[in-house]
Amino acid sequence: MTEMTPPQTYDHASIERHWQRHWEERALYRALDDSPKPTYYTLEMLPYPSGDLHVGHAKNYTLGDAVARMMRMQGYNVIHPMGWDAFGLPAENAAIQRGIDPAKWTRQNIANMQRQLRLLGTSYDWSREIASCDPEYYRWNQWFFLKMYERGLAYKREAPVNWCPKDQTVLANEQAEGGVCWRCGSQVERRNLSQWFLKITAYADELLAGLDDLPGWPERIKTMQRNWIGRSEGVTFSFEVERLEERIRVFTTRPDTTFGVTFLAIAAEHPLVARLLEASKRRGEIERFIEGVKHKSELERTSLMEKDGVFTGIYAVNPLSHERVPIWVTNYVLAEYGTGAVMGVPAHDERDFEFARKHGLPVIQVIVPPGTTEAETLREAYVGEGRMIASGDFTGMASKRGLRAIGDRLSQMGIGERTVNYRFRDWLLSRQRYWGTPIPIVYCEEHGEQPVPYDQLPVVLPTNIPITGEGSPLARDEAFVRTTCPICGKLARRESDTMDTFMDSSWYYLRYLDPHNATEPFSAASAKHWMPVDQYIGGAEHAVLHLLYARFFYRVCRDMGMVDGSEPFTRLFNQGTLIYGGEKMSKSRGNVVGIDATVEKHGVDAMRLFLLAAGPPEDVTDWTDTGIQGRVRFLNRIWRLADAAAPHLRELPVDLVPNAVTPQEKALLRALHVAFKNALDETNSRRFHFNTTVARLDEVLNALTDLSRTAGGEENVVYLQVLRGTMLALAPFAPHIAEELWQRMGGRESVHLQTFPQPCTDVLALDEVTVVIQVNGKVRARLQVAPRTTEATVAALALQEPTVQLQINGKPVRKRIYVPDKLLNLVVS
RNA sequence: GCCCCCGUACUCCAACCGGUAGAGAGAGGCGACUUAAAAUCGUCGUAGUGUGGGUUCGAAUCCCACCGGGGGCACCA
Repeated sequence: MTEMTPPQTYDHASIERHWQRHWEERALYRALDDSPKPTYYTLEMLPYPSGDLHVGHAKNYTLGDAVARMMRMQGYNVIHPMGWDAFGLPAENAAIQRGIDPAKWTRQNIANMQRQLRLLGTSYDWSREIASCDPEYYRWNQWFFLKMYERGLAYKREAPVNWCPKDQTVLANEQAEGGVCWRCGSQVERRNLSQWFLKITAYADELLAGLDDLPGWPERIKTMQRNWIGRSEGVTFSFEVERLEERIRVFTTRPDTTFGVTFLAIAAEHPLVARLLEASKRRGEIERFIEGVKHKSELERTSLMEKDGVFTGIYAVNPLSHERVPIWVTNYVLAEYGTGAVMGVPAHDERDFEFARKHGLPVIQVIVPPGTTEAETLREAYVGEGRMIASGDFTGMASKRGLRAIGDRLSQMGIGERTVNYRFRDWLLSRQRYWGTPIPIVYCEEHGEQPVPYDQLPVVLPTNIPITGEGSPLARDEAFVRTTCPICGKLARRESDTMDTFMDSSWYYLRYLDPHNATEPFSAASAKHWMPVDQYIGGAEHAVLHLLYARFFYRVCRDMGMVDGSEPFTRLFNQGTLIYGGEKMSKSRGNVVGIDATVEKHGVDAMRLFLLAAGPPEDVTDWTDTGIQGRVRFLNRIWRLADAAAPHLRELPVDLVPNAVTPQEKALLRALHVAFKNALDETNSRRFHFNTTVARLDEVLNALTDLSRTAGGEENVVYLQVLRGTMLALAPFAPHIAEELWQRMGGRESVHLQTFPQPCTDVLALDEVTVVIQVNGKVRARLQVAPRTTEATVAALALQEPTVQLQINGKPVRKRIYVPDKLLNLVVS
């Protein structure tokens, strides 16, 4: 694409460089721990240092920076920190593929991204910067892990996972799509491995209920968390297995359908399967089925596969109806949820219906829809409420009541109880990866699993060890693994798994508050002073990952007495992505517009303004090459006017209040105050639609341009003071040019240390308003009247209008609707 | 399949509580300046708000249905 770039009226490159250095030297954006001002904590999500920023990233940081600057200019002691989510797979992959040391690769990327963030003119307090791969950071991951271990919140157990036999490592579900390892293409297995977990489910109810206390969060994020937690209430009870001294426990949310059970379905991994196999005559068939099921990943098993199963030849007994029901091993019952076994009620459950139809199992209807009495042949499962039939003592009861009554009966019989189940599982923390936080546990032959004593932290991740991509580099590193038992001092082995990197991002916002603390992760006093985060800004992709983990972690901190309150993030703002050429901007799509080239060409102020002006920040916005030129043009125009007027402004007292006299002067002054009001409203409502603020600034500039051409333009006090005020309004959004011009106008302190002006109601007030006159809802005339003119006066004036008279045509006015300063509607028959 | 959000001018978007559909930008047309072009300055806006119904004095805005786009959930018993 050929493009014409408007020549620069001002030297953006040297101005931007100059002020960035100046602000840095003056520590202008340092958050003070002992300031009497009210605090405001605004934060963008911890970025992964992937190497190069593009303008899509800049959209996020520009918004966050505008918020920080607006709040600072409103008198808040703003903390606006930045750091690095520096552990993780890409660094390790760089090592495997290109032989680069992960630490070096990461440090280089951090250096470059930090440079780029500075280039954006962001107002971070860099003295609080953290990097999670720094031992002084991750030692506190280990510290938290040990604290959780003490509290029983960190535990090791065997769990089924995706395992790649070639790479010798666990894979997350999304890295094993289609049952194939994303790196080597091997078929992954489901394997039971001993893994470390954090007991997030201990907080399940609280994490769910707490969402109701977050009015500042987008509804869709809360919905996603609710879905993910997946709380469900029901009853767990037992079926006796015939001929065996065994019971099968099932969980159901619909105990009212218990009389409709025609089979029991158990997961292939159910602990009782082994026992059933022994007793079964169909052993070979069952084993073959289970083998087939086990090779499928969870993804395939949950969404893609047809329901299937095999009859064990063994029966159980329905404790209420005493009917014999066949026990089937199936592929659709999840071992990890509830009890790993369900009662099959084809008549009232869609999945059971499908299964029963395929395998010719009977369908017994025990609930009829309201208004009907007879069972009929069901074409599909009836899952609604209704009246109970064929249900022993419960027949005739409303199913809703029956649900409680049967629950009560089962518990009276001593075979069941009400239970709550959650869809989400404990957080699997272990990773068989090198580039992460070592889990601080050692294994002693005599004393088993032992936590590393606190005074031996951090367990340092060794550097300069071979990383081949096969197996765990740490497990192979004898110097790391060989250690001594904290109890007996004999030879012991270290845990060689590292922690999921979501551990790092679960509490980083607390470390910013006290980043150099060498004795604890952060002081209680610093948390009390700054927390919670007032405004959190980031994409929606972390809805159920980071945002859920962090809420869990914060509650653990609360229970350890380290923080007050339960929620770390009061308000959450999800910004939308940036697209270019119809697609999301990303390296893999090859449609990246880089920061460096854009800033060099157009200047960062123009880029910031464009990103804000392009549309509401929560929407997807389009990057256009012509759009940014419009912002360059805008800044050039401002520059020309302000630079020419600067000598006059230096003579003009800053606090001189302009006194408008001509309508043109009033309009200009009003335009400026409308812009002030808009910027404040958009900030303080947390709507952040600064696209409208930029439009208001455009209007100010247009009005300035008008006046600059009239006689004595540059001597005009209103004109001059509006120019000065424009710099204040521009400062949060285009900080460099605003500072430069502010200084040229004689500003002594930084423009960013000024108070954002309050709009003046007198200036905002209009001398005249337009009242629309409607007849039967159609606009027939417009009247210019003084504000707050009474209905009677407006009506009298309206009736004198010829067009109005024509429409009324002598008919009586049945109804008059008057909206002061806006509209008068005359209704005639 | 279920749930949520969004459809406004050639394009991106404004209109926040139901009250004049247009603030702003981009692109484009015309004009001025220029030997010419760029830049600059001036100037130009009929789209009735995806479609069809409804409520109302009045609907982009509220309700219903449908169409299109985006997102979430989808064997969790």
